[in-house]
Amino acid sequence: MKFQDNEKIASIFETIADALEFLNENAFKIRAYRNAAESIRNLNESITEIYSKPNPKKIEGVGKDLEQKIKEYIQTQKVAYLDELLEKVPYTLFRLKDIRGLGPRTLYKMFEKYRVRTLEDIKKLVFENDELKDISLLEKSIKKIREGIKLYEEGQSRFPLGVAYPIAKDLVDRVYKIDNVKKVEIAGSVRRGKETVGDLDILICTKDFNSVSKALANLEHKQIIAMGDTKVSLLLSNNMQVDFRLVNEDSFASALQYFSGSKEHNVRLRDIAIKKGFKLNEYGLFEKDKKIETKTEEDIYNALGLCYIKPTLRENKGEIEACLANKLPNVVELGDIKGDLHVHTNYSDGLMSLEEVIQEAIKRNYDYIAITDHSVSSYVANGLSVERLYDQLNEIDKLKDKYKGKIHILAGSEVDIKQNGELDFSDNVLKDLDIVIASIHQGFANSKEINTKRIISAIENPYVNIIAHPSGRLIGQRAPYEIDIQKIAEHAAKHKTALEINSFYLRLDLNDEHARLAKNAGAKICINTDTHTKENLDYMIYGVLTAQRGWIEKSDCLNTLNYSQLKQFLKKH
DNA sequence: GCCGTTTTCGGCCCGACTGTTTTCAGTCG
Repeated sequence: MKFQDNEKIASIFETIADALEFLNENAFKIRAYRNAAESIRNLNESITEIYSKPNPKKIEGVGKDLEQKIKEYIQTQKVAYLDELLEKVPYTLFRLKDIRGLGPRTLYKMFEKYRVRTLEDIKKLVFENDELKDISLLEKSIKKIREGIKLYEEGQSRFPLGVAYPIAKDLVDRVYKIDNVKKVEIAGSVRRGKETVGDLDILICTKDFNSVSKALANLEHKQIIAMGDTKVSLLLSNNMQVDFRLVNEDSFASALQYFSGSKEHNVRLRDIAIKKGFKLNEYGLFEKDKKIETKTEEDIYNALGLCYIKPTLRENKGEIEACLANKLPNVVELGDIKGDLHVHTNYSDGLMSLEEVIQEAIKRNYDYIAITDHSVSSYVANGLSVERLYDQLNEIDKLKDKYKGKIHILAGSEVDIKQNGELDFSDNVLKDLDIVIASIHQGFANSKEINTKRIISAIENPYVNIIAHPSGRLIGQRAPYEIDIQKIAEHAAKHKTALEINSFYLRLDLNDEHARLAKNAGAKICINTDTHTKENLDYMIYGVLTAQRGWIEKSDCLNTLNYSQLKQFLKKH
């Protein structure tokens, strides 16, 4: 649940923190503002309501001073301190911090000395001068900033998981071929399964740092960003940065934990370590100066009095509290998935024939597969007319016989939800199908109320089993259409209609947060690939990672059921 | 600016790399 005033105050505190950073204020003061922002954002009730009570409860990280500022905002809708800071730091500078190699200190010096305010100002300054002695920028720094600006303008700051993951895996294979490399692991946000990632972190276990780092610098790259004893950073040809970290065997577990993040999770962990009299860093867990042996990440968590927390859960979104209360979810794994319930064939816009799809599903050891081509309104996707649908049903009937004992085949359809909320096929047709998916492919611009209503009417249809890609977003390409996900999840739970986590890496829809919300509302989740090509079938992993991030357990999922349980669920009544 | 089961003052997570420095500041994760 999002609260607008919480969001607003959190963002004011963050802006104050940014401004203080420019002004080179005490780093801990800056952190205090950020901590407070984070904690307000994570509240489960409206902050206005909290402070409207006579004895408001304590909010973590909010002391006397910040409490005063919150009250000021509630009364006047503004915080004077922020306005004061914005007099000193022009707002246009804030975004420019994203330029690699250009931090708040340098930016502010540029502003003080040269009055730069915009990207254009900075470009003029650094491309027309080879050095700026009065702000301690000589040739090399200027060059770095120029390169940072180029990257910034190309806008390649984050990559979809589905792009980053295969590159990371390929690099791991290459690094394994280097002499003296003992172990290689992907760390960072790729390991945590985040939907987009800024760079790759790859951890390497070796005894010979020198020869390995030289070999890393010989991997294909566009530019070497950094090269030290324990770290080599390369810029790949697609502008993706990869950081290789070298560690020896003793430190491998703690380094893997450390470099997997998230930063917020690690801060919490180190805090727990300190309270227990330990020190935790990438080299190990220490008691005074004595190193405690930790062979695995699990050893580290256990030594801190915690159970093992999977990387996908490490976001400081309640996982540590859940762990302490013995309530950590046992999240769904790829191996739990028994079938794919959203697949297209060349009857509509897929590239595989019916039989190819079935054979590929058998190769993946699935118990069942659903054929769900588009319905008639999806012109661009070559949607099936009623006649063509029944032709397909006939062919599927024959294949059900042919593959009996090998795989269960479900005949279905991905039916469009039309502008008025009606479905593309009548109930008379839908009743002949084994499974029905409903989804929106048109009318994205409708209001939140209308789209929510359209989806709810589909949920209530007695033949609809799954709502596919509920928000319609395409990461980096198309914003989600507006829906009330809470309301949708509540209706889905009530009417035994599952909500999909679409595994296609530009969709991942439901996203992690929405999936968690849907689960909490009691809705069933179905992780599907929406396959159009053979390769798409392997994207299931991205959906599973997203589900894990949403705390989805095996028992929350539709397609972890065996075939007879699944059939039972699909009957709806 | 926050916080306290060793503290109401003195900590706050921690370290690597680079560049311009010869002891450190800035950036990054």
